[in-house]
This record gives sequence, C-alpha cells and structure tokens, in this order.
Amino acid sequence: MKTTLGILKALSDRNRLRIVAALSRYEELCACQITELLQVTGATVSRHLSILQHAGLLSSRKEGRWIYYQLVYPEGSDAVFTWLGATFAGSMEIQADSEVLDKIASIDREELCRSQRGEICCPK
Amino acid sequence: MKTTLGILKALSDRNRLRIVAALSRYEELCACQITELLQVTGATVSRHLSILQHAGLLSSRKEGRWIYYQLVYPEGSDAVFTWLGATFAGSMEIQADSEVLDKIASIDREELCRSQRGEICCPK
DNA sequence: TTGACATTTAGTCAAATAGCTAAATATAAG
DNA sequence: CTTATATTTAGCTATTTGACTAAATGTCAA
Repeated sequence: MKTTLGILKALSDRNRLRIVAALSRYEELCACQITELLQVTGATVSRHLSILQHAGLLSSRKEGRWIYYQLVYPEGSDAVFTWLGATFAGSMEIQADSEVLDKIASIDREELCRSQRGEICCPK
Repeated sequence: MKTTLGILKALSDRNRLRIVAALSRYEELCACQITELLQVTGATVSRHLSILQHAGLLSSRKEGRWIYYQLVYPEGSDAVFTWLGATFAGSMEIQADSEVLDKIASIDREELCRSQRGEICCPK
C-alpha cells in the first residue's frame, strides 16, 4: 500500500510525468538535460528525480560530474507504464517535449551545461 | 495528459484508495457506508467521492435519500486497476477494511445512519 | 591542493489539499 | 407545508508540496 501510494504520488505531478515520458523515449538522460527540457532550476529537477527514485521508478548512474537517470519498471507495474505510454503518445505536450528533447540530446553535454550557466557562446 | 494526471491525483490519496478498494469488493456502496468505513466526516467523504467521480473513476445512482457509488474503469486503464487489485490483496490495511466493510454491509442502512448521528440504539 | 562545476540539501514562500464545522440543498415522510 | 435527514457546498485551519535561492557536497582538472 505504502509502495503503491508512493508510486502514484510520484506520478501525479505534471513535470514528473514529463520526466518519465522523456526517459521512456531516451533510455537515459542526465540531470542537466532534464533541467533544460523542463525549464526549471536544477534544484527543482533534483528534487523531482529524488522523488521518482525514492518511489522506485528511476535508477541512476554516475559518470564523472554527470549523473544519468533511467526508468525502472517496478515488479508488477508494467501495465501502468503501458497505460502511461498510451497517454504520452496522444499528448500534444509530450509530443512538443519530444521535439525539444531531440534537440537537447543532439547537443554536446558540455555545451549544454555551459549555456545553462549563461555563457551564450558567441554564434558568430 | 490532463485526464491521466487527474486519475493519478485522484488515486494518490490513502483514503481515496481505500474507497476504490471497498468498491472493488462491493460493487456499490452509499456515502454513509463509506463514511462509516473511513471514520471521517460525511463532508470529507463527499469531497473524496467528488474527486474520484470527477476523474471519471466513479459513477453514482440516487435512490431516495441515499446515493450509491460504483467504480468505473476508464477506457484503457483496466491494467491500472489490475495492478491496484494486487496491491489491495497484499495490504494489511485493506484487509482490515474488508472485515469492517463486511460488517457495515450487513447492517441495515437505516440503522447505520441512525447510529452515525449518535442515536446509540439501546443494545439491551 | 585549488578551482571549476554538476548535483544535492537546506531554508523560505506561495499554492494546493485534506480535514473540520456549519450552512445549504434535495428528498422522503408526516 | 413542515420536519427530518443524506449529501453537498462554503469557509476555515493545518499540512503538504512545488518552486525558488543560497549553501554544501562530491568529482574532475590544473
């Protein structure tokens, strides 16, 4: 019950659903990429990721200064993700996210982080 | 997305999950029976029922002064309820609820409501 | 070791929410 | 019509939660 409630609470926030959608499209993403997608502060993203991870929905992998997150499908909850997948497929908002995400994923991580701290890097 | 989020939010409250569990055991229950089960005020139950109904998870049927509620399984979300069912089956709390519920269901509705408004009806 | 930097934690604030009581609504019965 | 009563709505309070800023942490590179 507590576990189930944790999962439901973790999933009942728009931004966290967007994170789940992004990670069901991209296998793994680092915190800075998610920050860029959601357009909120890194601290806020960190908090959301922690809630999802705590609910058992994410695992993470550290690679140098970056931390990559992946979706985990908790025992018996596959069906829920199938249902979510259908929602994502029919959502304009998630579709828009996907396009942004494709751009983000194509940018070098270094450059992305640089631009996040305001160093607009002189496109001639 | 909005619909999905509505369902998830509706389900991410302990008392509302208990209502769903009760209605997956009993087909239909009136507000006063749910009030008795949850041990909160009728107004609070009314609010929870309205949230569930708004999310498309409940339908209701009026019969005189009583209103009976039933579960509805929104298009495509059957799997979610299967998952919830498994949770309920393994939950001590829901099991305890079930026992209380069986007692409540066996009491005459009239008598239940009478006792709810404090008229402890003289058990010799 | 020092500095840079991605992420997390701590602390604050405003908005959302679950609970209550009391008043309003709608229905049944006298 | 009037009274009784099941449910809902309105108004309130306390708690939770999502967002922010600033400080702390942990990692890489010089």
